[in-house]
Amino acid sequence: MAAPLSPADAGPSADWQATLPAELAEHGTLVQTRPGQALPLTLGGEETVFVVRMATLLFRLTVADNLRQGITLLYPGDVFRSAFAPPGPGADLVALTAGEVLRYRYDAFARLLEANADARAYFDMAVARQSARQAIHLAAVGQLDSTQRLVAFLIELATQIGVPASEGRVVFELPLSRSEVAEYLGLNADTLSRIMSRLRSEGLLSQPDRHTVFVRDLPALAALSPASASLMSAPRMNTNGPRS
Amino acid sequence: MAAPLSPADAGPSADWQATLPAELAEHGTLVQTRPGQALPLTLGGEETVFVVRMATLLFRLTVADNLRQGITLLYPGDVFRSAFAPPGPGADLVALTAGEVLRYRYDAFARLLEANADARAYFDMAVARQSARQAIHLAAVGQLDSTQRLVAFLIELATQIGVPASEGRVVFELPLSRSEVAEYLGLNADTLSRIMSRLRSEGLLSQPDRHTVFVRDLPALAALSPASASLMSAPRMNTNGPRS
DNA sequence: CGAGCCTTTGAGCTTTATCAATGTCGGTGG
DNA sequence: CCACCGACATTGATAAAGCTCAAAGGCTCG
Repeated sequence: MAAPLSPADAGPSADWQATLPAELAEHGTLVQTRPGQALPLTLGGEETVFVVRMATLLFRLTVADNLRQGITLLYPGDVFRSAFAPPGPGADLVALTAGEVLRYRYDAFARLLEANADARAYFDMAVARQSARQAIHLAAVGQLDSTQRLVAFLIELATQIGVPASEGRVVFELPLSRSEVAEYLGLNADTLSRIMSRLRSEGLLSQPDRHTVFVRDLPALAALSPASASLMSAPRMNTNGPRS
Repeated sequence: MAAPLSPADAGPSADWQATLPAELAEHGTLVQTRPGQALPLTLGGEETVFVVRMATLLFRLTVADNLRQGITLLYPGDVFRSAFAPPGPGADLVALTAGEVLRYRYDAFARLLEANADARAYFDMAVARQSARQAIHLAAVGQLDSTQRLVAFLIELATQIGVPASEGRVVFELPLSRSEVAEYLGLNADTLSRIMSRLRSEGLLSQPDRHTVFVRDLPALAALSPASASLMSAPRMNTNGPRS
C-alpha cells in the first residue's frame, strides 16, 4: 500500500522553517550545558519542559542494568517535555555539547502557550517534527542492518549539525562516544567500530580526529541506507533569531 | 546514573485517568473502522487528526520495499496527528479492529483546542503518554532479545486490551497477524512463531485459536522481559464517558 | 471443495555479539 | 618533560542468536 519513504514527495515542508517565538525565549531559565551534563527531568517534583537553544541533547532510556537505548537526539529548536519519558527512573536527558537550554516548569510553560498562539503553534510543530524523526529512528533500529543503521545516524548528524565543506562533502563533530552511538543504534560498540573502519577504508569518510567526521562522498554514503532520504528531508530550525 | 525502569517509582500517575472532553467527542467525523482498513493521513491534501474512540490502530512506516516497521499501537483515548509521521509516502495508519474513530482536519482541531482548555490539556496529555509508550517500544526493539521483545508486546496487549480471567490470568485478542507482530517487533515471522511455540510449550500461555491469547501465568510471563514493568504501569484511558 | 494465504517447523547459514588482547588519546603528577 | 594511568577505540577469534529457504499443515473465503 504505502511506498517506501522518499524525499521527492516531501513537498514544500522540506524547506520550511520556524523561529522560536520571543515569548518563549524571554521566559524560562537559561541553563548553560557542558558535555555529559545530566538535565534533571523534575524540578522540585514538578514536570519540566526544555527548549534547546544551542546544543545537542540526548534522551535515553535505561531498560535494565547495562542496557540503555538512545531514544532521540535533540537539536536547536527542539522541545522536550519530561512527560515524554515513561514514569520512573531510567529516563535520562543529557547534554552532549556545551550550549544553552531554556528550562521551564510545565505549568508555567502551559500558561505561556495558552497566552500566546505563536508559542502554541511552535510547540505543536516541534513535537510533531520530533515525533516524525523518532519514528524514522525506530524504523531504522528495527529493520536495518548494522551498516544501514550507522549510515542513517551519520546522515542524521550531517543533516542536522554538519557544515558543508565542498560539493558532496560535509564535516561534523561526533558529540557521542562510540559506545553512546552504539546504544543509540542498538548495536554493539565493537561491531560499530568495525563498520566505521570499513567506511573509512572504503574512502567514504575520514576522521581527522576521534570526534570529527569528514564525509568525503555524501551521496555515496547516503546510498548505503534506505533511511537517508527521509532524514535528509527533515527540516531544520531557523536559529538565527526572528525571521528575516 | 539512571536506574532501570521500575513500576514501583511510577507514583500516583499509575492509576491516573482522563476522559475525552465532550467538545472533542461532539465534533469531528465519526469513522467506522474495519480490520485492515487504512486511514488516509491527508484529507484533500490537508493534515488530519484522529482520536481513537473504540478500536486498536497501528501506525507503521515502510522504510524500503518489504521492510516495514510498526511504530505505535493506538488504543481507545489515543490521539494521532498526521504530522507525527515523516513527510512523504511510507507512513500508514491502519485499523486493526472494527471500531470507531473520530477524524478532524488539523486546522479545525487546533481551533477546538484553542477554544477549550480541557481539550487542550487532553491532547497534550495523550501525546505525552503515547510518546512515553513509543520510547519504551524503541528501547525494547533496540536492546532486548527476541523473547524479551515478544513478551513485552504480549504484556502491552494484556495491559491495554486484556480481560482478566482469574488471578494472574488474562485473555486478549491478537489484532495482528504473525507477520505484523514480527514487523512491530523488528523480528522475522519464522523466529516469532518459534518463540510463541516455546512459550506455549512452557505453559505460560495457550491459544484457543490463532487470534486469541490466554496468558496462564502473567507474573511468570512478565518476568521474562525487563520492559514489562514499565508497560504495565502505563495508564489506560477511561473510556466509560464522563468521570464518575 | 479448492485456492491462496498464513503459520509452523526443520536445516543451514549469515550477521552480529562476546570475549580478549592490544593500541591510542588525554590528563596528571613525579 | 616524561612516565603512568584510565577511559576509549580497534581488531581478531569464536560463539550464538536470529534470518533464509523450503516443505508441510491449517484456516478462510469464495
